[in-house]
Amino acid sequence: MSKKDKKMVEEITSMSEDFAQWYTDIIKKAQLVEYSGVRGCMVIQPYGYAIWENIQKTLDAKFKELGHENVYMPMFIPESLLQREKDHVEGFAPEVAWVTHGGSEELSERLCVRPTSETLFCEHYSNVIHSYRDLPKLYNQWCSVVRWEKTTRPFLRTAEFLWQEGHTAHATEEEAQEETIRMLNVYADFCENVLAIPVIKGRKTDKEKFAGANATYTIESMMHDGKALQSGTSHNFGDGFAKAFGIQYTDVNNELKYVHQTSWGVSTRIIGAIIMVHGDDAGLKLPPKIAPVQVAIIPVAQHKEGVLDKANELKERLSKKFRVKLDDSDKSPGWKFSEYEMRGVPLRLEIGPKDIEKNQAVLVSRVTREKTFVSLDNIEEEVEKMLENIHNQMYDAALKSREEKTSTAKTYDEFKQIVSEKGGFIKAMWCGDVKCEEKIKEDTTATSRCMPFEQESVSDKCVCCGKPAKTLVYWGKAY
RNA sequence: CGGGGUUUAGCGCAGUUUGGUAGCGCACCUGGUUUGGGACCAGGGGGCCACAGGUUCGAAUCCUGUAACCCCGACCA
Repeated sequence: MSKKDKKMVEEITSMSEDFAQWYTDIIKKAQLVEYSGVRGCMVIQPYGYAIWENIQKTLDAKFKELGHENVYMPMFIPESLLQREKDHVEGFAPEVAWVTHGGSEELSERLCVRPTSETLFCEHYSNVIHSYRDLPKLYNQWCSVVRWEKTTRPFLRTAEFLWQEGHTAHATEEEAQEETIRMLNVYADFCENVLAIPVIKGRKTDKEKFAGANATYTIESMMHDGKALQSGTSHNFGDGFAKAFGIQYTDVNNELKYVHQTSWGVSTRIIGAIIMVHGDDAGLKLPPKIAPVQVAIIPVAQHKEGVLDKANELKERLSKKFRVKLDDSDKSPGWKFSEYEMRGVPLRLEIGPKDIEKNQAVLVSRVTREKTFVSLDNIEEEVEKMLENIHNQMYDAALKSREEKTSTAKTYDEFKQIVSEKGGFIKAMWCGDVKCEEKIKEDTTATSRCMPFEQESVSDKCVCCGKPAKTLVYWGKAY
């Protein structure tokens, strides 16, 4: 085993040995999350929360650029309000937490802790929308929601989680559909260009769509273990909620009309995707654009005169453009190398006496682990170039990995064999009957992930029942 | 919610069979020597043995119950 391949952090279980344990090890070792005494709820530690803050910052700016405004809704929903839309309540009732008492007094009507805020936004919209001049309403909320999940895992499924939920109301069906797709594209673009995670864009089947929606769109990504993760969703509600909540406006011709609504969300679950798409046996690998620390400066022989001064000077310079951390603790340099690698810092900068003599520094990429000697004169440009490179290399590697994990099945036997032996995405045709989805799920535990926008024909028969089929579906086991 | 497992110092574990003063490694603190891929020596601190009951002269250990977490399913972002 060469030095380069040596496993640096013995405490992390290797991915091939036990993927679930690898995931848990990384989360704990990198100090993203600590378990809490509250069932199913996690403490998000500074390093993990900083990732979320960077995600927030980027998305929030994009939302605002497109005209959305942030609001805050109550965290409680009266039972009667939750009941208004039939499909919606059926979808969420099994997993809501109820507040039944205020102090020692029993409430006359119990309140649920919001599992999502459609009903609150709808009630509000019915109060504030009167005229076509009030439209569109483009609201977004950053908050936490609660879903009483049976089993939980940090980031992927917790009883309480952080997210953003956009809720918009439009005059026409066309406008609502446009918004739905626009926001799906915002998410896809964010995943690919910021998180370096390639995604499949598509539409959910009726079985998998959001409770109360006309249509649900999704971006699906592929994890290292061959399981898919829904990384963002955008829903077109049509006028279903508007009718249930009486959200009407007067149009130019003085006629009463129902609004058409959308909603869309991304949650802290996406951090799970970052971990499982990019991570390796040495630990986390963070996409440069959201890494809390982009450059870790490690002084070498820092007791020697001038080293720490130089390191501080570099920190000052680089901090003007990048998120930089200088580690001048008295741990050994080797320890620091492994530590920042494990925590996924994209770029390490080593500076020691030999470098100072030559007016240079050593830059080491988390992705390639190659050392590059660069002159201190133009180090900003070098760092920028390397961070950009790292982003691209991470994206390419993720795309390659997804392609390797994507198969095509024409027959049911083939399909079943792929699910049990290889996993990953399976492209296969579907007749459109929910019974086939149910049968596939029962036989294989794989579900339909989405009907991709980029359709192709891999066969003319449904992979399950053999009847004529025109729709290509991505299938797979999912988180 | 079903099936399996775990719970002893911050982390990883031993000790439980056969009850008798709670241990090891790492981490942490002090001092010194080190420093280009997880350094070394010496000294030191830290535990209601998950929680609640019981049995016993005496419980980490035996008996009841409860909780949290992990894994595999079912349900979901």
